[in-house]
Amino acid sequence: MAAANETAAQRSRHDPAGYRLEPQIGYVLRRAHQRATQIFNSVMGEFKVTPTQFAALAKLDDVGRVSQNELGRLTAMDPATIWGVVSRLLKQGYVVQSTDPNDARLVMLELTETGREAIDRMKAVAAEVSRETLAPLTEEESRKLLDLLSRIGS
Amino acid sequence: MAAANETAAQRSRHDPAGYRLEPQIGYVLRRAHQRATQIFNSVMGEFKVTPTQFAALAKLDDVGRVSQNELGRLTAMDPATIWGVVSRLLKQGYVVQSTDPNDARLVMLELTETGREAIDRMKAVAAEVSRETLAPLTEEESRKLLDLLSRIGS
DNA sequence: TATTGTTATACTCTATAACTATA
DNA sequence: TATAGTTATAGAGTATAACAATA
Repeated sequence: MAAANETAAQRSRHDPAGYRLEPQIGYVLRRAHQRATQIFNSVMGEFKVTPTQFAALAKLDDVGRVSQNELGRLTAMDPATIWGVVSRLLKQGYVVQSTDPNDARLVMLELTETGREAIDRMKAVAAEVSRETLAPLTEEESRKLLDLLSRIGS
Repeated sequence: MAAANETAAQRSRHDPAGYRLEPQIGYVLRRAHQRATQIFNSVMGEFKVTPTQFAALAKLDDVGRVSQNELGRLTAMDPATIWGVVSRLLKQGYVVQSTDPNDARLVMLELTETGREAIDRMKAVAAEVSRETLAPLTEEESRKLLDLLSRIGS
């Protein structure tokens, strides 16, 4: 058993008592996020979109015409990330770009008719992703988890 | 206000009542994981390792000599992911490969002396990452969150 | 001048699939 | 056949830098 006066270096090898990976919040978050992504892919597979692409489409459907960086802020993606996501949505024909007459820096985005049809069909089944991800928990536990997560999320 | 007989397509545009992104578990998980990663990088920045590289080093420190895919299973990474992580750890000189005399398919991994020194120093501050990530919560809430997350994580 | 938006590049992580080698 | 490892491809996320436009 661990003596009180052994050093960290002595204790760490083959004795994880000093630091265990499994109960760390970052590790558990990565695993939970992994499983949520897997469920998203299995439920939404037919639509050929990723979770972030779906988030961008859903938000664009809610707010209508919006600039690229503003869409990123609304979906928790930095400018570089939203740029990559939007360029793939453009390639799929779900989104079109235009300019803002009042501010030449802005790239304004809107859903195409194809994009509107697609996000309608996606939203109809998207709730199933959350339901399946939270299946191991009771409803009250699920609410508690969402509350705690939103309090540690940026 | 929303009439009971309007269709999903009519309701979805500019009226997010039918499906909101923000309270979905996958979205909240992504944001929480984002913040945990940012805190990891700010606390562990001096060591020039990523969260998954740290996980692999910490586990390797605990279990000693182990095959590459087994290390992946122990740290929740699939073969392609652990392959990329290990190849970067090899480049940094933290890990060495060897063969298994009983099974020529296996690539066995071990920490180098440099790797052992590095992971010792990392473990000494790694707890600060979890502390800071969970700072918005009480201790009891933190325990509850870890419990709920581990139950929905693969 | 300082800030904002966009684009570009580089690196890492994740997942799937195809492939080789071994058991 | 089943498993282990490797490789290719694609998307996502992050960081950084460069540049244009705006305040």
